[in-house]
Amino acid sequence: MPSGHSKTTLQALHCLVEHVGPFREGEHLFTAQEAFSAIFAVRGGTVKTRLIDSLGREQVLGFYLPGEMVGLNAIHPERYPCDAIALDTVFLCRFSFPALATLATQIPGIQQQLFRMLSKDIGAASMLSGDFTADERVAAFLVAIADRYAARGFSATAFRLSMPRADIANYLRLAAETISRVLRRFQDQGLISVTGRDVEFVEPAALRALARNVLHS
Amino acid sequence: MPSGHSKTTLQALHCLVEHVGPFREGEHLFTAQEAFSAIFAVRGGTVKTRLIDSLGREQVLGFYLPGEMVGLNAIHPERYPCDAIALDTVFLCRFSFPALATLATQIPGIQQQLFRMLSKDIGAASMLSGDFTADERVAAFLVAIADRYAARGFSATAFRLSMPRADIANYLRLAAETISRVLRRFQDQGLISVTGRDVEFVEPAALRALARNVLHS
DNA sequence: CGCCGCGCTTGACCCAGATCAGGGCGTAAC
DNA sequence: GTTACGCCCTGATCTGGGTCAAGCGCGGCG
Repeated sequence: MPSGHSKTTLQALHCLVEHVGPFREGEHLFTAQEAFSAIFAVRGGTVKTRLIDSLGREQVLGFYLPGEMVGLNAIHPERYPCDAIALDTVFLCRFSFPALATLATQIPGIQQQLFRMLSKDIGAASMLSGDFTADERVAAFLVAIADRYAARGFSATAFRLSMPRADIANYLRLAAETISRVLRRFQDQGLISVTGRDVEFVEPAALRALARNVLHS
Repeated sequence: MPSGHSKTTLQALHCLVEHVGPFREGEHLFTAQEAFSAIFAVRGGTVKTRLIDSLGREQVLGFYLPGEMVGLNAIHPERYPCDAIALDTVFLCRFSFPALATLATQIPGIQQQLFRMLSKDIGAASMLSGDFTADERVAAFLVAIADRYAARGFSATAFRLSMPRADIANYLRLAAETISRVLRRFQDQGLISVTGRDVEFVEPAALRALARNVLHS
């Protein structure tokens, strides 16, 4: 969690946090329908959340990078509404939710932080709900990933995607072939440079312009 | 708010609530970018929330029926991220959010209720993010509306849509013409009966089967 | 009453992106 | 080394739903 809290606050948090991991690629952190008990902060690696629908098709719901929280959407139904799966080697902090909620009643700063995180996720979920072109979606995806890495102190213009094309496609509700073609075209147009999963921004402003409408401008 | 709270809780809530309205069709309850100050419960009428993107196109984000809360997604950015507009004559309860948050630190039940409402909205927002066919979307929309009316004690099989086709279309990311055609086909197939804005379910089970995947099964 | 205007419907055509089919390449197993 | 299997790329074809262009019905108003 970011931003300044008092010493006592941090101590209280330290008591109810638990380091878990490592999880290996493909392992489940939690599974849909499981009883809700805790939320998790990613310390290292990347997590994807997904749902298997009644016909057995996968629906990727989101990706979580180091520093981000997983499991907030389980508060309401009191069960995890999705699977969470490690995309590479993952380390987590586990926060028991009952304990955290109790703490929140005592420390307004914690409550506020929880409210903010929840409210933020509502916005994130609605990002993909618009009717956008494939170009807009892919651009927005790249820009969002870059910004999230940048917020954690990594390069804002070069990074490695930790998920296969198929997962990106599924997340953006496009076909994997379309991801390939769009990335190819972006490269041909001199917007980015792609080598396998490594991406570098060449014309960040142009990418952002494409992404503007999606990122709930 | 539903469910049993103690008498003192209800009294405390009563102090910070304020009845507002009526708003006439087309009037704004709040506007995007406005500073966040309160959340609202719909007492009567229907509210739509929407966004105008940088090119001036409207994006409908949601509809709110009597008994539902509007404005929760403003907590994080501390500004309303959308416009809220009355679709007919609307009456509201206004809850000052700072006061409510303070109350939540004192009464765990309130905090929990807020957490639940926020978490629920995350789920609702992700409903439309899947790649679904027009039929699935329209069926899910009808079923969801019916269920929400039913939860408030109205008929679960017959209701009047309070929004024009264009708003439904925009919300479902379809063209208005497609809404027309799908409703027509559902009627021809004997699933529903439509007269203008009045809808009646003839084969509820079949509709639900169509909607199953969308309603985050 | 008749005119207007808006919301809804219907039909004809078009296009972005899905699907299908095939091929290349890097890594791991043997 | 060879094989095998993922993952990624590329081209050809198909299609669901968008777009365009008319009609239609109904309520409001002069």
